[in-house]
Amino acid sequence: MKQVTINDVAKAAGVSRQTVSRAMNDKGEISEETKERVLTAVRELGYRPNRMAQSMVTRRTGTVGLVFSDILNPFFPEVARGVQDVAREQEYNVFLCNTDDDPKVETQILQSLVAQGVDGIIILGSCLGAKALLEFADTYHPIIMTNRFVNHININQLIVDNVRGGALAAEHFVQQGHQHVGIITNENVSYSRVRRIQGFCNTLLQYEVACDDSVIESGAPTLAGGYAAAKRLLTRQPQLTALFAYNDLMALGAMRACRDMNLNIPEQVSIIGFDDIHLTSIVSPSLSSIRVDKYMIGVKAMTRLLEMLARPDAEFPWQEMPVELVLRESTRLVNPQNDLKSS
Amino acid sequence: MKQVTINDVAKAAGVSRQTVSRAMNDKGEISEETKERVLTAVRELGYRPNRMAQSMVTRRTGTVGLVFSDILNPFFPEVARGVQDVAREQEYNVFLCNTDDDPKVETQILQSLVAQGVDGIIILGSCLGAKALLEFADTYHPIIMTNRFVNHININQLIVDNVRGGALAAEHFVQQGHQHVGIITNENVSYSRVRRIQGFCNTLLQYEVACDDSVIESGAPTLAGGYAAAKRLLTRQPQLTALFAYNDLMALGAMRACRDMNLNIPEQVSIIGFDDIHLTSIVSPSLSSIRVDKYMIGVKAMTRLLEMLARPDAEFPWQEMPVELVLRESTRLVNPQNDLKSS
DNA sequence: TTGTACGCGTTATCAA
DNA sequence: TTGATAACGCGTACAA
Repeated sequence: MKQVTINDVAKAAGVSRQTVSRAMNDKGEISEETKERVLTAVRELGYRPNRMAQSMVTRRTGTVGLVFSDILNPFFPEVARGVQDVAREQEYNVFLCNTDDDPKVETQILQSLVAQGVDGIIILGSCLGAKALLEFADTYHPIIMTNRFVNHININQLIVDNVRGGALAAEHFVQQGHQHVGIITNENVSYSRVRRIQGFCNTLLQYEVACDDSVIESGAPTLAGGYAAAKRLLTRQPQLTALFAYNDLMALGAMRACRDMNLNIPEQVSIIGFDDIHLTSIVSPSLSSIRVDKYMIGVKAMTRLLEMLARPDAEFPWQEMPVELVLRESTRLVNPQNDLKSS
Repeated sequence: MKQVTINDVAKAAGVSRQTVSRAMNDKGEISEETKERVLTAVRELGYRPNRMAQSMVTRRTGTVGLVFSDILNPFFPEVARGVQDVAREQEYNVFLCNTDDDPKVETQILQSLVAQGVDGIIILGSCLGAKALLEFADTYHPIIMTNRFVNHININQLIVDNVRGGALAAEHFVQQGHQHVGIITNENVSYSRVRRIQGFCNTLLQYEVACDDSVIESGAPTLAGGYAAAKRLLTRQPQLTALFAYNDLMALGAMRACRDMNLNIPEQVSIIGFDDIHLTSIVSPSLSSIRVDKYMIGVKAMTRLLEMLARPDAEFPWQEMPVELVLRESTRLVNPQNDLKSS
């Protein structure tokens, strides 16, 4: 039950602690012979250095914090998986924290992580204001943020190409001849909410399709939120034939709303989501969506965090994640309406 | 950017370090007067105790490890949410770790968590052998394990009523008049795999419905695994009219396999899954499943872990999680075949 | 190449 | 009520 310490190894190998430390950390000059003898003792005793003690002197804990709104949204586990896989390779452990999109909770979590001594923090879509984030960044380094542009030397950004995502969805709807298009979006006015709508609406307007507040409905970024928002929107604007959702969960909620309202997908209403979580291809009809490589977001975020840790004074450029439209059954591939109109 | 230490505070307040410690931790006798003086200095200097140094001597880190096979299986995020919510309340932070059902990885993760100094570990469905687990428990306390019965003073169990879950599924199939029933299960012969099949088969046999290895097919406990296993099984045993899956992901995979094989659900094949993850009610046809309160598993696990931490010498009984059959569209609610037979 | 001695920031022990 | 001193386990100058 007692922990094996470096002293036990030293005694067992008949050397001093220092020699053990050298053998383990592979630095400093040490003879192959003694090194091997030490490592054998290490294995036999099952010795693992005590991280707390190491942290004490190295000022590194080998831990990072991963902060996001809700682990129940499948988007985040996919990103988390990327973060964790990179972390494990470098023997880092990851704290996962839910903010529930509550600024107070997020603030508390960040404080808790700092107190915990994490070496770095990754925030996926913060819900804090720019001022709060800048203040935080003044006291902490390094920070990775996705889908948020906060200009600070201690923060490195990883931005999904939200504008293009919105544009791709709009272009498809236009090509399919939709004239009445609606948006189901996040009630929290986040960076990505703004960009996605911006890309979507601007493109629609280019093609002279209307896009104003009257065809936008907001809700929680969840199944239930999407369901309720879609129901409100489709009741208010029954002429809509296409919906662009803030994320896939909201899109799936919207699909259920359509079913409950006896609206066929895609015959009567086409739907495009965002994120392309696994669910999209499982449901029936399957959901068209804007794909982002979520695992890669995690990989890139954690990799960059490690780089920042390795070179604390270096400056790193922000990175962009490309998007791609994946068409499935929730959108029409051909459009008879369009044919009729053009004839 | 330099850290304020307890010594700075001591100097500023004109007292010893020990007095500062007493003032902060609210224990030991200390005069109101000096306490206030110290706390003022603390505020002025912005002093925050260094958790690593605290951990060094208190042997508590305020962290726990949560270990499971794969965060991409929605079952685990739901449990994790319960763990995290309880943890946050008590100012604990949680490490989440994926083992990918690989014993080597799990071993490495456990070692890593121990080295990290976590105060306790929760393992959801370990893939390690009993011997390895007992050995580990000899060196670590406290451990919570779900769906695994390893008798050790340092381990507390939380067991899902797998046998009853299997029995419920079998009873339903029998009531619906199914005579040819198959099983899609986990290729890893886990505790829950054995129990679920046991409950299922024993019940079938009671009603004189066949249940042997010929109607069991294994695969990875994932969508793809379920898909492949179902395809193999239904090809080999085309007479089957009902499938019981190890978990919902496998069941969903099986549903897709049926679709690809032009088998209607539930008319030609009924399917029951296990876990009742959110997905079950989103897909179409929706999936009948054995429900477990996943969030509550997390809550109970973390709560018990805290109890064990508070009373290290106390013995705690194992706990059982009830299950319940939730019928949806993937199973027939009435069975014409049965009516015909009984007439 | 190896060992000695000290410091990291905190709490615990005991004496004052 | 307070303060000096000793841990906690490890890394690292510096000396041998």
